[in-house]
Amino acid sequence: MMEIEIPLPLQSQQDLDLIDILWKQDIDLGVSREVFDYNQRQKENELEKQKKLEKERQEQLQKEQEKALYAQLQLDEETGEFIPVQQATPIETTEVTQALATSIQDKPSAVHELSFDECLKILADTFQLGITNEDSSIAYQTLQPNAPIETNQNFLQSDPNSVAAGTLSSIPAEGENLNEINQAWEELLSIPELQCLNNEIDNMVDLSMYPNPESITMTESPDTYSFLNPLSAIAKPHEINTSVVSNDFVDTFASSVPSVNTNAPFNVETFCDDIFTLVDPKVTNIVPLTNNSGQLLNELLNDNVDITDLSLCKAFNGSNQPEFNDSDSGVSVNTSPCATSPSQSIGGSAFDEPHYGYSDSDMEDMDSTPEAAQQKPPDNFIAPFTEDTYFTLSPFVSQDTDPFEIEAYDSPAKEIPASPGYSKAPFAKDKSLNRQEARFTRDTQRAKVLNIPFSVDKIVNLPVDSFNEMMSKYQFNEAQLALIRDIRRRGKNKVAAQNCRKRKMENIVELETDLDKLKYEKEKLLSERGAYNNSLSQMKKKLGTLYMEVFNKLQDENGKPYSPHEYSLQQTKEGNIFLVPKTKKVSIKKE
DNA sequence: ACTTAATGTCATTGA
DNA sequence: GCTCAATGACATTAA
Repeated sequence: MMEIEIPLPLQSQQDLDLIDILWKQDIDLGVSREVFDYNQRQKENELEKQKKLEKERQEQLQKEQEKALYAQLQLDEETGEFIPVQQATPIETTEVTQALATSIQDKPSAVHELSFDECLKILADTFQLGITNEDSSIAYQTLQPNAPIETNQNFLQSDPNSVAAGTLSSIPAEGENLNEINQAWEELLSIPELQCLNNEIDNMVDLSMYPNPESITMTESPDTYSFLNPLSAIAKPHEINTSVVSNDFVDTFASSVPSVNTNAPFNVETFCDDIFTLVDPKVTNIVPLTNNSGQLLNELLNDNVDITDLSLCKAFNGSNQPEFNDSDSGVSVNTSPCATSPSQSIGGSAFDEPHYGYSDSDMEDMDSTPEAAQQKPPDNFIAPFTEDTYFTLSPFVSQDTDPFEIEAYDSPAKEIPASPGYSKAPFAKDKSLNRQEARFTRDTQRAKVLNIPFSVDKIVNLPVDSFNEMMSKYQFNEAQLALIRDIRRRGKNKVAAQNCRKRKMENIVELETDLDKLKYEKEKLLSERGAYNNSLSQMKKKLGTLYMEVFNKLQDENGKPYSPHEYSLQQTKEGNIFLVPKTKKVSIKKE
């Protein structure tokens, strides 16, 4: 037997015995002995209490921080969004810079103990400085009256020290102060309220990682990212003033921030917006982009920028949303099920579709004979679109437009919007209809790929004779025939399936109706049976009373009544009634 | 992540 | 033997 490790005074011997018994019972269930240890449980309880307290403290802290954040925002009643409160009187920049400089100079040791408010103030002051180039240069000179103005064009490609001298050292700080400022910035960025800023800076780092050949040399130096530090952003405009605008993205970033963010005190949201004006193709034209940077931005826009991430700072609202116009194919790829995401619809030519539906037998044929896919109609092809009134020219389509585009717009007019620039949102509300359209469009596109001169509608719905007649007018290769066959089969089967399901549903409804009827019938019969049983029992009762009445009136030769235990009245088929002794009856039966 | 309904598609069967 | 409709089974998609 194991000894219990808890102090005996706390528990009586009876308790211990009980615990032992219980524990033995629970051993199979994997319960350890500690479960019964009172001290252990007490410790656990204390731990839980401590955890709870800590959680509450954290929640309270979070609430306070949220309050502080909301205090800087005001609710836009129209949009329901929180927008930053515009400060009516911008702080005098020289005063701010002086305050900043003195705060750093006077209290170098206090840099690590910045309160949140101080951090906010420094931030606001900092970005106030970056309002205009002039201001920034003033600020620069205010901050560093004796420092030579950095005019090195290759400041980004220079060594880290020179970068620091040109950017970070805009504050009268030599090595020590520089480190302290960097640490202060780290602290600033670690504040929850500023995480958005931090994230965006991270994003900018990602953006700057793009393989712009010219920027590669720059990005190799880790310190060159220091331009992301708003302090260095202050210095940038100054350098732009000294005609250092290079062709790389970094410069466009730095120059665009002050150009957009005019006279507005810094806040996180506008900062995000400013950043995204770089990404927004509609806004980039305000930035002196070169071909190179434009190309870079296009790459960013088309391939790798995660819009959902960017939307965090509401930079990508409706007006800023990139447009995903149809390609020149004109075929509404948007209706394809593959085009549900904008990224997939980019470059949405039917041939670009990554998993374009070639899974059918005809598509296997196409694989084996790729020329079949692009095959022109045979020589004896009558111009397929002269006879077939199906392909009437749409007013939207030019004469040289592929007839299948016309089909796409014209023929199933009920299914595909008749707009060549079909910019309907890919997430349409009428989902079921949209899906039908998509399915229909798939066969339509397959038919287009194989240059089949009939509409899917005709292939499916023409009667056999007309269909055969129509087919006899053209010569088709194997793949085309297979596709036409498949389209017709699928189309027919689709209708058949729809009819089948309709019938099935009707059958189900009919059966349910029958079931209801039968249930009603059953209820009715049950109630009838109950009524009959009732009347039967009543008649039995009456018969019993009548029987007794008659039996009681019978008397033997001595005038004594017969005992009902010894005799009974029985009736023959003829209707005669006899008094039969019960014992005799039994004996007769036995015989 | 899972369920459900709607729909399309394929394979099979019988007329 | 071919066509066609009917139907079960499975896949896909969106809600």
